[in-house]
Amino acid sequence: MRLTTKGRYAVTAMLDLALHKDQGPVSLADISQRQAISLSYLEQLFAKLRRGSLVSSVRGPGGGYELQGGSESIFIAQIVDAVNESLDSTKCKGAGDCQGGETCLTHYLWEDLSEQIHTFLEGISLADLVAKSEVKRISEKQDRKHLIVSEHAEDSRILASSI
Amino acid sequence: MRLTTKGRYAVTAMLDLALHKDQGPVSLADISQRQAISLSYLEQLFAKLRRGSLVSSVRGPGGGYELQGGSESIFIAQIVDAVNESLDSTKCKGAGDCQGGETCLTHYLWEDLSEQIHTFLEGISLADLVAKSEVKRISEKQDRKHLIVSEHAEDSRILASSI
DNA sequence: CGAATACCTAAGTAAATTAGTCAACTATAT
DNA sequence: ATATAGTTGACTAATTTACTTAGGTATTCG
Repeated sequence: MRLTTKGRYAVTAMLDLALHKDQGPVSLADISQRQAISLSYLEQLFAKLRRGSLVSSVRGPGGGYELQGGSESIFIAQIVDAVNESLDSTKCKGAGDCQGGETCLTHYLWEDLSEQIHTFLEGISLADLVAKSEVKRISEKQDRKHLIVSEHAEDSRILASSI
Repeated sequence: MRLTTKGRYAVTAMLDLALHKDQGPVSLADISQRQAISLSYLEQLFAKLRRGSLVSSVRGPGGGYELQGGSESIFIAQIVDAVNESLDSTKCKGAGDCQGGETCLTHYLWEDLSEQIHTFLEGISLADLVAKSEVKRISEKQDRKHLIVSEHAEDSRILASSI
């Protein structure tokens, strides 16, 4: 599990898609403008997102990208994984460095920590974040009528508690 | 909050320190060998860790680094922060791009997510991980007598449940 | 056709990592 | 005391990897 700007951009872009899903396909040019991400970079990110079956594309004028499956079934962990596609992760694969020594122990501990964060992000869907943005928008208007708490955040106590 | 290999190296090294704290100061050369991290890189990382008051140094023969304060009071988040020293984090500081538009919204959402992970890692101390490694070592020996659950993991349900 | 768009490949820039040098400090041996 | 060796501390440079930008080709719609 790696958490870099690349993943942030991917999540941001996917969130933009989720926020505009009622407008049909969303062009990368639109996302580029709204989210201040270069078009070229978006293209590269979406190539990976498409390979990961998270989005589908429509070519030609009026085309763009759409979420594949609802925003409730797309989780942050999937997005981050799709653009990072880390195949190595643990250093000790074939090398003779790591024959059950302490190196493997610390590697294991980090991997485990990483896995826990992964589990955490597996519990948060795009829909959760959209709902949260609704809460924020409403609270900013001082018109706090609906307090939306997504049912998909159930296994994520931290998110729920911060809403 | 950024989670990269740099942070992993730092945590790994600090863990090594924690695992050998009864031997007096630990030299970077030892850590370099055990954890397969280049000595130069360790020096750079420990310069930051020292600046962050997470370790103290002893020069001369037999010298090395020691944890400053017990492993119970050093948390993963501190280590990652010390070596990353991310000052920018949000893109929209002075630029006119981000006047309350959607850009700021998605930035906000990511920052919030990031903050939650930070909170999570603030709840995990080096001692927690060491305890966990004890559990693993014991379970590997199929001699599971002591099941150590650190009291410092209390606010981290995920870690506790995975032990 | 021509414009809007996805899709692809390469090049450039920034950051992480490794490598190396030299100085300062301190325990130990001489 | 003095030398010697192990060690941190503070740099600079080279290399590798991650990120960003640039330019092109293919597809679809009006």
